[in-house]
Amino acid sequence: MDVRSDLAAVRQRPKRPSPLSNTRLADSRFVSPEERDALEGAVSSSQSIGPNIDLVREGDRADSLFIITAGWACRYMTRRNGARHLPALLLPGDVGNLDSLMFDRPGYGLRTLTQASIVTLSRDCALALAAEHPGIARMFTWLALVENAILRNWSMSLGRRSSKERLAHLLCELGARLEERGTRPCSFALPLTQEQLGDALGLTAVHVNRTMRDLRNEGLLTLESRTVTLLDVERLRRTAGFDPVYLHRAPPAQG
Amino acid sequence: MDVRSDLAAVRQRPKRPSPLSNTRLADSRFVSPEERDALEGAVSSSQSIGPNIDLVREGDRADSLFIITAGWACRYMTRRNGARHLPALLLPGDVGNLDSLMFDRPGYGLRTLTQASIVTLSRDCALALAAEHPGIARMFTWLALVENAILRNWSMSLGRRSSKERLAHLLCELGARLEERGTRPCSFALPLTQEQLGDALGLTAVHVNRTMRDLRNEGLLTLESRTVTLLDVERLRRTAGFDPVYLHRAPPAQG
DNA sequence: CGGTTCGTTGAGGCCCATCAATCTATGTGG
DNA sequence: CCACATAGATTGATGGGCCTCAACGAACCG
Repeated sequence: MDVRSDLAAVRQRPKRPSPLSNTRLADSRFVSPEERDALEGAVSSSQSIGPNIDLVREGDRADSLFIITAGWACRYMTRRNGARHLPALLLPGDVGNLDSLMFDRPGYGLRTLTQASIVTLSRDCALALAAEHPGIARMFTWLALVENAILRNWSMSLGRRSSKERLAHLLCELGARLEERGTRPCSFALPLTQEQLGDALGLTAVHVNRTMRDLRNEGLLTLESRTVTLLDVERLRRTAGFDPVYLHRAPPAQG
Repeated sequence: MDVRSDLAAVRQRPKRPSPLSNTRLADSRFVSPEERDALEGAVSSSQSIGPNIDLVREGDRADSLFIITAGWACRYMTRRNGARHLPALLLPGDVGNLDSLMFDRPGYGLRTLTQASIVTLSRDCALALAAEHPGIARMFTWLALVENAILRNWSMSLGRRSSKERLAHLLCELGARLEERGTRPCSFALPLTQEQLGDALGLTAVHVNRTMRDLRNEGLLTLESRTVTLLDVERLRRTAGFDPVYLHRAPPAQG
């Protein structure tokens, strides 16, 4: 049924390819076809951006939502002593700074990790759409609560998991979030330096390196030219204590 | 202006004292007086519960929101090896399981820490109210995003702060969240065992004890019969790297 | 070819965990 | 009133997981 609304949207605006396809905004089961069209009409056109570019600098104001339609990005926070922390990794389809829906300043920086494609939606537009369309309002709440669930599991990792479990858990999560319907989350590009992985996991780059080597030596994964291959997803999930329920994804289609 | 709507609500329902006063639901600047009345009419009557009682057991379904009108509660998660983690502390006015607004299972347990008063709001009711009243929908999104901001700062603590900074940061946050308008956040009851503090901070109870002693010895706080007194809030905030902006509280009234 | 970024490995040290014992406060039953 | 049990706070001794510092290798690029 999602496919049907997809086709309808494409038919109605043949001039601009619908930029929100496969996006967490339009994917949601809560937005009706008309609501989706309203969203499509409100977002900017797609825009390509290089890697390591700040979409929002830490501490700055942001008056628009940045929706990442291709490529990876991250949120980052910096301490006064220079230590950095990544509270979120954004994958294709994610909203980079959902907090800007309500706050002048998101409280973190937003930066691309790879070449990326972005569409923007101004806060005023988004709030107006949410006020008019209950399904859109509900979709924003849904997105915020899913982010919440992911953050909660990251905090569980940081507080109570060993470095090996933490890294394994992150890789399981990324695999599951990248998973296309019907495919196994077994191999994907991981465009993060070990330092960035460390900033997400609360570890140093050196220790990420050693931990990754341990996982390789245990036959759980291989890593070549920034592509991870999970050799035994079940065993990796067991060692990580990973249960994908918290991601609240649609179950992959059978067959 | 909030005071005015408050009075109006009281006048309109003299029989039941408005249970949502000073609650994150009704406090929000987004809900109109009528919307607030709609909320007041939808929640259950207040209910008193003892300490250490599960409102939602870990892994269970929950079909209602539990709003904590008095007392403290916590969310908890348990690993298969028995390690526990507290991803949130709930103070008077907070929604204990906001995630139940969208998910069958919140993904954590919810338990009282002290004697507490609770009102409940069924998910179906909450969703219906949100669909009908844009201000209520916006308020839920706002609440989810504030929770998000708090979680993000906890993950920053867990990932990149020392035990002393972590504990100091938590105490600063609790003080700020408890702060009544116009009072300084300098002294409050802390109804947590050191083990529970450790589960929130990613530390052991023993290390919480030593860290607390260090803070005492530095003249930053005193602690007697479960009441902390922050002796030098400014210095404590500096050592913690605490900036209350992320809590998105109304600034305390001047004078 | 030199420069830069990132990955890899080793040596040593510190922060916090672990194990264990003692102490206090509180409550309970005789 | 006291003997006893229990939960929580406190302190010491010891060990380990991860950090720090350092060096080197590999890949990429102007």
